[in-house]
Amino acid sequence: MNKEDIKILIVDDETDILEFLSYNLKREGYQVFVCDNGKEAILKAKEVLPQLILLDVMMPELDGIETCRQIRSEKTLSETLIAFLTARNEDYSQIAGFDAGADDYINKPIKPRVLISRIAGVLRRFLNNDSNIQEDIGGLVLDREKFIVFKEGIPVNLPKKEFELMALLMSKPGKVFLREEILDKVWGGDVVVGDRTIDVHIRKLREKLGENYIKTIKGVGYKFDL
Amino acid sequence: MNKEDIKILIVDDETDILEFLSYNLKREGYQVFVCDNGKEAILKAKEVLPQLILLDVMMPELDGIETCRQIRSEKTLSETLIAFLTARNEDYSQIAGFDAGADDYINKPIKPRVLISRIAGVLRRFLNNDSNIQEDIGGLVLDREKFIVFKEGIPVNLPKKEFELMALLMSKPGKVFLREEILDKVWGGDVVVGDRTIDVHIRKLREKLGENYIKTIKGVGYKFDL
DNA sequence: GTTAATATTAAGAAATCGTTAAATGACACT
DNA sequence: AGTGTCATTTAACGATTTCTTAATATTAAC
Repeated sequence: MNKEDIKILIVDDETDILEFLSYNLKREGYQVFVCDNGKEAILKAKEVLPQLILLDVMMPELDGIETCRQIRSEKTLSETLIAFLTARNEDYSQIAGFDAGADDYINKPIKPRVLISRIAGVLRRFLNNDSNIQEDIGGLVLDREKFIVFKEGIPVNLPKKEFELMALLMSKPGKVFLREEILDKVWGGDVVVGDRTIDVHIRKLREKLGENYIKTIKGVGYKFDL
Repeated sequence: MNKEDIKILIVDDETDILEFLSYNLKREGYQVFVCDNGKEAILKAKEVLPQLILLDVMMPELDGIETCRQIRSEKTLSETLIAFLTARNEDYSQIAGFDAGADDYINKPIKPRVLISRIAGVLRRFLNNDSNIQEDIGGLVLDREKFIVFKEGIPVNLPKKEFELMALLMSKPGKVFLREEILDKVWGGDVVVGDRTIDVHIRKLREKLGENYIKTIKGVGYKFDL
């Protein structure tokens, strides 16, 4: 992913700062969107789905913290990074900000170089966030955060249950997971579902990913293998 | 190693669960230790060096994930198995748990049977250290976890009954298993099947694995030997 | 050699899984 | 609230595998 593909939304009620940041970030090659209040920010964020939102803590009406909370509660924005802009070196805003789901905070006054490098850092975390990426097993890569499986690099979207089932099987390639175990871990020990439910999910996985990944051991369970 | 030698440390802030687990595990013959918070858990773990720690994910102060990390960083506890207890079907705790070095996780509410069998599984892994792989006997390796027998490195898939029969025979190479004993352990004491049933399964094993592994002792039983 | 036990084979029964379609549920968008 | 879409579960049936049996052949012990 290149800089040109990165969308950054800046939210601040002070026009000067907005322009200052916008100018500097655009010069770096990012796509920049701005707005001057929290409410508008949420709408705009849902619309453009930026990778990063720079959020002023102090704003009239809806402050940064609250805006952040609302953004975090949006499913479509669950992956968006949020960095706070704090007026001073306020501990309180830092703490409250992290609680609200912030990924970083940047102190004003903002020096361009610091800003750029900081944003690069935040985005780096986002881009090679390989804590969520498992190794390639037989051409399959599982991205737990995005609920996507890549089959030879091609993304395959899976609904929740299917993904969780696949994730379970892939967590130990070769290991046979007993039906009981699958029910316990994917559906939860207390949920009661029919026996065919697992099969149907297995079938959908085989349909979407190919027939050769999941093997049946009759009377025992399933396993993910070469 | 016997059950009486196995030490299990249970860590949960809820007294009910602590007692419930403790009772069930003690009844199984394990040595049980308990504590109700993460900090104490780490100290206790260092002191008693349990083989297994059952760790609640959600705890005040130091949560399970963090406790797990700290335990994992202790050299004296590097081989200790850690199983998480998760309140719901929380994906996050599962994933984060495995990242933190968990060996298994068990969903609440916990059913005694599930718990016992799961713990047995976890401990089996511990006892035959290399997952479930038994030593190589005359070119045969039996992997319980993968439900496969390797013959000179080549995987041979066996159906359930055949596999279980083979596993039994291989559990004590050289030992003669009486037909009665085989029926009891593979088919279950209450199941009634004809005498020829065993023979047929033996035959299939010999067919798939070779004639030289299973020896017949007429009038007595069978044994796995070279 | 006789006999009792096991080996072998094929065929039927039983268990389990696969597949499909349709019902139900969840959820977002009007 | 109403609608539409997608995810999930269920139910029914078919397909397949696994297990057991039964009948016959072979083996090993005496």
